[in-house]
Amino acid sequence: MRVSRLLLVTLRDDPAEAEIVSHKLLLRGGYIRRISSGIYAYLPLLWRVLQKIEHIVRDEMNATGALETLLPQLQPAELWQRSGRWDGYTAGEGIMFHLDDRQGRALGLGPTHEEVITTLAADLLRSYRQLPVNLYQIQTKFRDEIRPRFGLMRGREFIMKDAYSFHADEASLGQTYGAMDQAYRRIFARCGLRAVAVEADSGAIGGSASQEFMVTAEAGEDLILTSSDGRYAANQERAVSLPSPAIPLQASSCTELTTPGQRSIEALCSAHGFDPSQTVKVLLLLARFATGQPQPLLVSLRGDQQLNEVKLANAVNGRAESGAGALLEIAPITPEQLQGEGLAALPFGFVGPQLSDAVLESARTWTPRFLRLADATALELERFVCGACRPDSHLVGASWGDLCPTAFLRPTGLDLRSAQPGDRCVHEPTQRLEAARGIEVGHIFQLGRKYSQALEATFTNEAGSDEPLWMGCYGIGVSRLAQAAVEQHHDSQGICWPVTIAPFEVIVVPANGDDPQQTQLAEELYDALRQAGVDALLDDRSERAGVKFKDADLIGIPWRVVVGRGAPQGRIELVRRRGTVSQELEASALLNSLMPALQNERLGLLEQHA
RNA sequence: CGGGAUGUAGCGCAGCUUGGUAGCGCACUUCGUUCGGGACGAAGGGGCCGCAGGUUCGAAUCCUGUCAUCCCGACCA
Repeated sequence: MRVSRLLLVTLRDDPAEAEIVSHKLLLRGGYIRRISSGIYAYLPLLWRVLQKIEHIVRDEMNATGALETLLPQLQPAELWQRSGRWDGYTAGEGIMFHLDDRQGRALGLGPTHEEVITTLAADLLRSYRQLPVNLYQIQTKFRDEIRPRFGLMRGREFIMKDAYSFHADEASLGQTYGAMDQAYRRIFARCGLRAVAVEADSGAIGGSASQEFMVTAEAGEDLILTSSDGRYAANQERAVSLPSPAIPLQASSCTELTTPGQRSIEALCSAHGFDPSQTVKVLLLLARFATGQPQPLLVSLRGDQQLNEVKLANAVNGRAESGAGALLEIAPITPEQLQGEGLAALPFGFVGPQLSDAVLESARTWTPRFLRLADATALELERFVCGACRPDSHLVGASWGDLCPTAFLRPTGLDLRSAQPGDRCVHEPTQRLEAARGIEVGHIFQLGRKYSQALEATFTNEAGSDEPLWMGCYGIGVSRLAQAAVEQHHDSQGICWPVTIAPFEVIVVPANGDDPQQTQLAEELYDALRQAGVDALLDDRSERAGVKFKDADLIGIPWRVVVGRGAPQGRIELVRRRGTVSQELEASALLNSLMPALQNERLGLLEQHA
C-alpha cells in the first residue's frame, strides 16, 4: 500500500475529546473518528489492526475445535424474558438498547448472545453424541453504557469475540474451560500483550467459576490484586484477604457516650481516641428489583473495613424473594426516600445494628423489615463501639449478644469487605497483596445450567433421559484489545505496535521524494519486501523527510526503511520503531538483515508462554 | 441520574466581562525558494459563532430554553 492512497489524516494537536494516551494516539494517528458518544468509525488503518487481531483469535479458536458462526444482533424480547434478563437489561440502568417493531413487538440489540445461542442449542443439540460443541462469533455488540469513555475502551458499540460451549457433564465443561484458558493466553501473547489471568466476579452473566484476562496498564479501569509469589491474582471485586487483627476494646459493659455531630467513623475515633477496628459502622441501603418490592438493607462492617459492593450485590441476589426479579440497584437510603415512604427520619451517622424493624412498619412500598447482613470481621468483635440509634449518641462496649438478643435481629455473617493492597494473603499469610491496574480484555465463565434450564435446552443422555446442557461462555473485547495494545505500547512520539497486530510491518521512506535515485531504490525495496511476504507500506508522498518520519512514528509501524543520501551507493538505513534502534546497511542486504528479526517478532510474546 | 466544564473553519484555540456583523496557529489550494525529524515567503478558499426563542436600531457577546460533548461522582452519612 502507498501512503498517498491510504487516506492517512494525522493530527498534530491532541483532540480535546481524548483523555488517555491511547485514545489521543488513535485519533491523532488517523485510526478512529468519533461519530457519537461511545460510537466510533474504525478507519482503514485500524480496520487492518482489527483484522489482524481477529485472524489470531480465529486461528487459536479454530485450533481448539471451536466452530465459527454469526448470530443476529436484533433479538426478540421474548427470548430475554424467558431467561429472566429482559427487565434487568432494559429497566433502570439496564444496558440493552431496545425498540419496538412496526407490529409493536419488542426487540433488543444484542449486548451478548447467551439467549440466542441457547435457543439454537435447544433446537440443534438433542443427544450426548453431539457434545461437546463450542460455537463462536466475532460480532459487533451494543451496550448502552452509563458512561462511555476513553474511546474504544468503553464504547456503546464495539467488536467482541464471544464463544459458547455445550456439554453433557460438568467435567467436559471444565475441560473446554481449561482449553479456552490456554487459548486465551496464546491469543494475548501472540498479540504482543502482557496480560494476567485473575479470579473474577461473574457479574450479570451469572454462573460459577470465572476468570478475567487483564492487560496491565495505568489507565486500566479495574484494580487487580496479586501476590508477589504469583499464586494469587484477583479482581478487587472478588479478591479475598486476611483482615488485620482488631485492637481489643477495653470494656466489660455497655455505656452510652455523647458524640455531638460525630457522624463518621473518623470523627468518632479522633474525638474519643478509639481505633476504627474497635467500631462497627452500619450502612442503610435500599436494594431495588425489577419486579419485587424494594428491600431495605442494614449492613454492619468493622469500622476500618470497606464495603465491597459486588460481594454485597451477590449476597442480596442470593437472598432475594423468588419473584423479585433482577437486582437493579443498591444505593444509600436518603431522608427524602424515607419521607416518601411516610416513615420517620432516621439518625443517620448514629445507627447501630440493633435498629428495630419498627422504623419500617408503615412503609408504603418497601418490605417492612431489614435484610440484616454483617461482615465476619464485625461479628468477631467481642465488645465494640456503635451508634445508639439516637442522634449524637454512641454505645461503648456493646456486644452482639446484648444488642441482638433475638435471632430476628442478628445479622447473617458473610464476606462483604474489600480486600486492600497490603493485606495478608489467604493462601500464604506471609505474602502481601499488591495492586495494579488492568484493562479487561477477556473473560471466561463456567455458566453451568442457568440458561439451559431457563430456556429449556436439554439433551438426551446415555441413559436415555433428558437433562439441561452444561454451558460455558468466553469473550474477548477485540476493539478494546486494539486500544489496550496502544496503551501498553507507545512512547512520546506515538504508537509502537507489536508486529503481529500492526497495520503494516514495514514502511519504506524515501527521504527526498524528488530524487529519482532514492524513489527508484525505494520502489525496488518495496517490491522486494512484498514479494518476500512482508506487509509493507511505501511513503510516496511529496512531503519533507521530517513529516514522513513523524507520521511513521505516530502511526507506529514497527520497522522503517529509509532510502536517503546513501542511495547512489546502495546504502540504506533500517530503523526499529521500538527504542528507535537504527543500522545502516547495503540495500541488497535488507531482507537478510530484516527477515530473521521480523520472523521472530511475528510470534509476539508466544515463546515466553510456550 | 447528581455535580462541574465546554460548544466559534477539518483540528487546537482567542474574542464574550464593557453588544457594532469574526480572528490566530495547524491543516487545505496555487506559485516560488527549500529538501534527513512536523520548512520559509507570497497569494487564496473555507464559519447561520451548537440549536430555538427573547431583549435591542444592532447579539458570537446579554437573558431564557434546549441539544451535544467531555470530566468527576453515583461505596463507607
